[in-house]
Amino acid sequence: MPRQDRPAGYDRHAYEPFAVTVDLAVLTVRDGALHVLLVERGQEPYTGRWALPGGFLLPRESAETAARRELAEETGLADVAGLHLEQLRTYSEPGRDPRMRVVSVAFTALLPNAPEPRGGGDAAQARWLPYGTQGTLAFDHDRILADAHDRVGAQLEYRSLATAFCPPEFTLGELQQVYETVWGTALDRPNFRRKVLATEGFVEPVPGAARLTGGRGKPAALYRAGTATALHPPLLRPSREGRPA
Amino acid sequence: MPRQDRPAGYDRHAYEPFAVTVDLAVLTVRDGALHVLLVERGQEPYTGRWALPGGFLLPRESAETAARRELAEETGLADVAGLHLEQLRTYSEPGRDPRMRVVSVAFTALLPNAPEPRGGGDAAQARWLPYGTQGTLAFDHDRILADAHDRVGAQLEYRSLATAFCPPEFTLGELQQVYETVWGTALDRPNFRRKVLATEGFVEPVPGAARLTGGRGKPAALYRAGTATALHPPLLRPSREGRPA
DNA sequence: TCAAAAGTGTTCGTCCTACACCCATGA
DNA sequence: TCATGGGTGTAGGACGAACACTTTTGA
Repeated sequence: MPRQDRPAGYDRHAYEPFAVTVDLAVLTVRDGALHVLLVERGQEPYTGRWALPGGFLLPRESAETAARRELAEETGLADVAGLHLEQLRTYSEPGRDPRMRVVSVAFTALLPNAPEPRGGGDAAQARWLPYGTQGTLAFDHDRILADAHDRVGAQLEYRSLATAFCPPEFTLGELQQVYETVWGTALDRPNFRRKVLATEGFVEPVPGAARLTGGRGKPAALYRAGTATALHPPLLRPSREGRPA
Repeated sequence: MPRQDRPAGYDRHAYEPFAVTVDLAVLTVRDGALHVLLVERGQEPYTGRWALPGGFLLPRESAETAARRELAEETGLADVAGLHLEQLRTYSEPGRDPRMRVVSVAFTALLPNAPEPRGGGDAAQARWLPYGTQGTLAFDHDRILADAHDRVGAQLEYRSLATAFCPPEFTLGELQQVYETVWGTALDRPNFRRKVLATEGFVEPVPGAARLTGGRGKPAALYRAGTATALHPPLLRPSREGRPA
């Protein structure tokens, strides 16, 4: 908050020229692999490098609004059903942009379906890249992306985030694949199923509906995301002795 | 990140006059009650109202640096041993400040000992108030404070945050009081003790040391904060509804 | 009839809760 | 010797990991 109680110092402090931007770590699960939505820079600095989509706040919009707008402008992903947008943290180190002072509010955005991006707006092109194959990103976006991955992995344990990676109706196998993909570990199917169903408000069955997955095997029952946002009890990831990621 | 790839639009977007501030939700446990550090505003708007300490970013400092500086300037709490500072989230809604566009990076700060604040700097006065008795704060600080409380309560479950409320050497009874105070629930002492000691890296014993607490009773063994930042297994809070504690 | 994927059952150990009990100290 | 707070022990139930087994589909 502004310290109005700054008798003489007020003007000295208040109007330093800060540029405020948003950056988005947009993640989806596609073909059993985690993918990130990246845009190719067409301008200096970092020309030709991959970067997270994002851009400047307009005078009368919040960071959340700016994030949705930039996502639509730069990648064509507008009004995606089930887009889950959440603040990650704000990056404000001086020098993170070589040209000027930029404070950036970073978001994680989770999507089902991975629609192909349009690469429009300010970005030269936009593409889904498998997480880990993106090389070195522009600015401090490597760190932002890593922070986003850590956060999402941790939040799968105690929040009903995983459904944001799934279409409106999904099978428990698909939900399990989200966990296995983000965590990079295999889970026991019978136990996963029981835990999910025992967690109130996580998923709710779609009566009578079933879908064939993978072409073979028994059709799987379909579920919708429930109303709960927190998971009780949490769905803890398998213990790698003593210490987690 | 700035979209430099904004051929004509760059100047239109980049230099909107955003003021960037930090706000701090500084919490401590004192006499078995959670307290918040607040400053009284001496200027319009919200003159005389309590507000979270905070202020503008200087041109060459990060939000984290600004947070420490403002804490020292406005409350005299400089270089407090064991200060735990962590980003909460960023508040950017237009209109959250009646005079101009202000984007604020909010932090939670946890302290042991509750040293008396000096009320200097820009603030008319600074005081610890018991959480819940602070009335309506200036700006959107009510919401920031509520978000901070929620976050801290949740993080006590799976992070070793609680030690940040304790002095360098503390008893398990003091640590338990932190949990009970923040969560507002009583915990079973024998079980609490076993869980804490079973969680690797949470606390480590100070050999031979003991301290009398409350004037009576058996002197309690002393512990130091361990090296772990995450808690495995987590120390889940008792039953919200339906789930046995 | 086989492979593949969904779904159920069961065992067995671990952890957790609740509560009883002992210890050390000041008054 | 009592009140107070620290600390240990333990029985019983809940939970979870591991894995055997059944079901339903396409080829």
